[in-house]
Amino acid sequence: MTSNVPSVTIQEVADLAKVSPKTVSRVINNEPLVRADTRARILDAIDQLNYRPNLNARGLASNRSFLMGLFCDRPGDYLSEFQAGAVERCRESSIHLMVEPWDVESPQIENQLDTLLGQLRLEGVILLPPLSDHPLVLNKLHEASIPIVRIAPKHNVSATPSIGIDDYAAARQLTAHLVDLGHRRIGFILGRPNHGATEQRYLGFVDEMRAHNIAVDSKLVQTGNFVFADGLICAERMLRAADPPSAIFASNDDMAAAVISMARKFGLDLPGQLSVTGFDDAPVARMIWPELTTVSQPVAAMARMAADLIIRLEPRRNGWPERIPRHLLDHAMIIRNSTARAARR
Amino acid sequence: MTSNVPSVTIQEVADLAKVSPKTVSRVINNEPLVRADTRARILDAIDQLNYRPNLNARGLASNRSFLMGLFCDRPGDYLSEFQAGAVERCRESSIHLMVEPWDVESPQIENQLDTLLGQLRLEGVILLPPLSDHPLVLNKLHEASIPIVRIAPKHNVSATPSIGIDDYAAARQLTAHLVDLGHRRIGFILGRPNHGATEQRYLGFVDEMRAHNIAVDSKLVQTGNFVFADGLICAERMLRAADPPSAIFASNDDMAAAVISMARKFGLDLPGQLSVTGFDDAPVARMIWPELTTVSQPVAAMARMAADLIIRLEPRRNGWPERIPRHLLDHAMIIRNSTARAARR
DNA sequence: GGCGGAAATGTCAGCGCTGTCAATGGGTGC
DNA sequence: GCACCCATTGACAGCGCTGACATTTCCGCC
Repeated sequence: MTSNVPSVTIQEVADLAKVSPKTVSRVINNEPLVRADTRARILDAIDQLNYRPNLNARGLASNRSFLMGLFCDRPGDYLSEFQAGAVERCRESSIHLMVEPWDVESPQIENQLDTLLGQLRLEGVILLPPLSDHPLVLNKLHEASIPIVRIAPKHNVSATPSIGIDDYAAARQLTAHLVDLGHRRIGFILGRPNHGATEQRYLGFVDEMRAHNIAVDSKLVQTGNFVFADGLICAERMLRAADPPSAIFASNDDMAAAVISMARKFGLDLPGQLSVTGFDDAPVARMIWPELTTVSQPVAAMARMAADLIIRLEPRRNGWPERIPRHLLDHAMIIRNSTARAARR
Repeated sequence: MTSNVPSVTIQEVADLAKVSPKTVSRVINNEPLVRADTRARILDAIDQLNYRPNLNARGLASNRSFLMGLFCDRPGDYLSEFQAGAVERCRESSIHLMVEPWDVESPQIENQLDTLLGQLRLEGVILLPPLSDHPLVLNKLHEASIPIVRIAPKHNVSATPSIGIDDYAAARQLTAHLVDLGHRRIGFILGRPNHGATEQRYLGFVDEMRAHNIAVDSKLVQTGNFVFADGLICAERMLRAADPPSAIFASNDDMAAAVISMARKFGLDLPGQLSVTGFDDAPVARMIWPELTTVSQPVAAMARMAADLIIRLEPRRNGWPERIPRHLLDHAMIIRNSTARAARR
């Protein structure tokens, strides 16, 4: 009952192709030393029998798992998209993707990690922020010598490959856009403190402001943790201020949506009395009115690339080179109608 | 280099605990016939050595995989939440969750499924709509005798367990809410045709309307496929009509958001001139203004339950009983401010 | 004390594949 | 024709665990 579909084994393929199982194995694993006609004969047999190598057996014999990990903290909206991209690339190499949410705050994380890593040897792990900078996780994976690719980590250069957009440049661009529209008093809502992007986006904002000789009022810099609810609070504080901003730069779209929502409660005319920018181009950016001016990230491409880096590492197995700069993918500033020329005052 | 952390084997544990590997195996697998003190000694040894059984070896020997599948079509927003719930439950039983997106439309799906199922024996699979009703997928899984749990399938009773809320009842409730507010001319936006929920929600709407002797104008019934962009189109058509509705029931929140967005473009006062209801209580429901009146689903609970049903099936292995009614979880109608009393006309 | 039977533990093969190393075969150069 | 070499293939053990079955231990009872 356990398996009413007796699965085809490598032996049967070998018999049919009149070779030894080992040679079939060579073909499966794309090893070079097989004559072309032998290979063809074997592929034929595989096809005829509809043979699929058993991953457990392969894994046991070769100490692999054919599983790639995708570690994230809170599964949020872009996870799905990222995941889809990664799965796509993994499938091309018959690797399966295992998504593992870890709670950064939880004390159990160490034990859970030990369990996972002890149980099977992941081919590699993609780390989403803020896990990209989680010392414990990084350590454990390093100890187990499991290749990793980090998405949007804090530092631009590190011993492990990382992928991201140029958050700093994008933030400057977005800020410049606001300044161009005549805004001088601009509020800023920070993301979660432990995200690399939080820092970069803020730095970009500050530097661009400075470049235009505009002061950044510390009362107009609030922390929203990338969360809608917190965004509401930040927005309220800013709008209630004696000298409220004419524009608010929120570090992601959820918080930008919150700003807009709160602005409505204040009865403001949007974007006339308040310009708002988001970041990420999440689905919500186009679902609210006015639609958000924001920065779009090539999420699927990042995912594919991350998976690809891990898969392509396989052949050399001797680890990554020493210091690798982040793979920078292109972002795009998308101007919609949440930003407009500043009102004369 | 492949593994610089030589892993502890069952043999080492056995040696330390002065028993045979088989007995250790019994403890790992929670088999009953082990004396309490022996078990304790073994658990101790496991702890001391920090032993983690190798999944490949376990799987190979017992023809298992310790992997549960979560199959979905387009990874959408509630996938993340669902996934988190399922992973949580799986972890409790040292099962790992593998999320596999399948493109319902793709002709490759058959081959990809064969590959996956041929490679490893999944412990079970959770099917998200519209995969819950995909004949090919259902068939393949049945042939491979892999237990499945379907989320929100079309029919309420079937040979395999399924989980969902009472979409029909919820839709009636939501419709009644609109009628109570004095709405008579109500538009309806359907979801994707192949979703069970699409049908149920519409039926609930129709029946409740009928119960109040209110006609359903077929011009006010449009198909939006659960997608924001399509929702815009549907909304536009309805609002442009000679005799536009005073309320629109959208089958999910994304489409409801689209209705609101379009209503704004028409310069309507919301909710004064148009009431809108969504469905699902997606994050967007509270991110737009007015906030959506909608129905919330216990997504995480459904996920946990799905995983649980599969895991708990294990012991008896002899398949599911014959005909199983859907496990109905409670929904909740959430009244926010996208719905209001109909304007006098 | 001895016996029967159930409970507890052990033995051993083998799951399906790959790593290691050995064997085979065909071509080259002298 | 022969020695030699390299490209190709095969033999075989064993990865770490569990299933089936064998054996031992324990306990109650006559």
